[in-house]
Amino acid sequence: MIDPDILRKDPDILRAALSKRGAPDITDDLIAKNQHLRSLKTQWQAAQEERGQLSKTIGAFLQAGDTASAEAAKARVALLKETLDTLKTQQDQAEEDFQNAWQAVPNIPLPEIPEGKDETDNVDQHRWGTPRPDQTPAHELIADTVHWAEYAAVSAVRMSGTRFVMLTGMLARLERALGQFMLDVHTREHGYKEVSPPYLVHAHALFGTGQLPKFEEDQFKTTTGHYLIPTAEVPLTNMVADMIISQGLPLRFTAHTPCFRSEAGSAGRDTAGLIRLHQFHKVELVSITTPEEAAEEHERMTRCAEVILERLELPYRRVLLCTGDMGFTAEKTYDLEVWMPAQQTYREISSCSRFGTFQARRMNARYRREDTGATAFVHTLNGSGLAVGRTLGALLENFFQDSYSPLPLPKVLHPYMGGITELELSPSRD
RNA sequence: GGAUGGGUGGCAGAGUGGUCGAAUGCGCCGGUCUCGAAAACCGGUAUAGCGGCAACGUUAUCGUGGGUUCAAAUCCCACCCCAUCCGCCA
Repeated sequence: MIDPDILRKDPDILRAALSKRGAPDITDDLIAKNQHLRSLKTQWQAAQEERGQLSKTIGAFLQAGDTASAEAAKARVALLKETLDTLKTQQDQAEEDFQNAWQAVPNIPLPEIPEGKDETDNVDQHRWGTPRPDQTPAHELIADTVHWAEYAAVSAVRMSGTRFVMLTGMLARLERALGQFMLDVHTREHGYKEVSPPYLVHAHALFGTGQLPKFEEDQFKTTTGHYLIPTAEVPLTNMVADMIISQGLPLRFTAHTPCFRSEAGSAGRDTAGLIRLHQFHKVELVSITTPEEAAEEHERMTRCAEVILERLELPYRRVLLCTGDMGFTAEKTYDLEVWMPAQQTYREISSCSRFGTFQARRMNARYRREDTGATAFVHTLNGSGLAVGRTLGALLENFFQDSYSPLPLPKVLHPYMGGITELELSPSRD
């Protein structure tokens, strides 16, 4: 969430931000709710004060043995109590109203974010590699010709339902190789600390990163009340929740985890292949830094993800998301889109965002400034480096030769494949 | 799953009904001392509302919510979370 002070100091900034995002302008409503709350709070505190004073005199009267005065004061407090109860009820209601409204306010886009309605208004930053112009079979069809894949896919659906897949043999190994490769590059070359986090978290952790309460229906919840993490962003960022970091910023964390998403509302979209699943693997990057360093860290993090695509020889482009396509919690986002030859289009494979203090405020993550010694909210960032399943799909399509030739693998993966350099395709599917 | 203990300021940790926003220690900031540092000593060190240009003043906040009471960190109830032991288990 953003700083509520903005309502009193610069409501026009909020107004402009909502307008840029194409959201309804609820600024005046928020200001009214906030004023109402503060006014009630003041009244309640004044009544509290009065009661406190009276109570003290009662104690004094009783000690002095002046029972009559004590009783008189007691009667006055009894009267006050009704006022107090009413005010408290009103204040609680006002607090809830304001908080509910305030938590639903999206982050303020940075000034450089292009205004736009949807993904068609995103702005190309740069492209890398040469997209192959010929249309290949879709990656799920290529996968079918690799070792029992179809059999496995059918099994997965049978036991878990749609949007689940099972990889076997060389495909399973390739997925593992991709995850290991990404993790190794980020930990050895990019300075990220490897983390093996919990996959089940409490609600407040999801609140901290912004998935709750607004996106409850996108999450899987267990019978114990835990939530399955939709991304490692949740546990990695929450590592600094309720903390005051006194040194060592920036903190950089990476983890290779499964991610679970209910994909509510996406019925019928991307139903085939590895693009949109209830469960997928992802290597996540998270940085905790200062306001001064956040911009540079964002560029650095995005480069860390791009390096993976380049080493894997996968053509991609970087786009700057416009206000309409940017997530609720972000103030700036780059998407990396990989070339998918079967569809002859670029598809999202990584998303790298800055959040300013939006998440830090929600999870109370602070640091101590070296210059002033004061505490301030940290800035948080995260990015995918990369989505492993989608990378696997992109790799199959981009490296596909023809139905009768082995599919070569990018050189960097050879060591991770135990020296295997290509995948045998068996169109006959014995 | 069974049993017990516990959630207090940056941290540790006192505090079982009023004068407690809260002892003490540590950490941190400022100062004295010193050529400088350490030590020692002195002072400061949470968040929010309201008032004030400000210094500051004032009120509220001791896991969350409810209750008892003139008065709650302190008593009662519910919930959440944490820890330890036992059982079970990869």
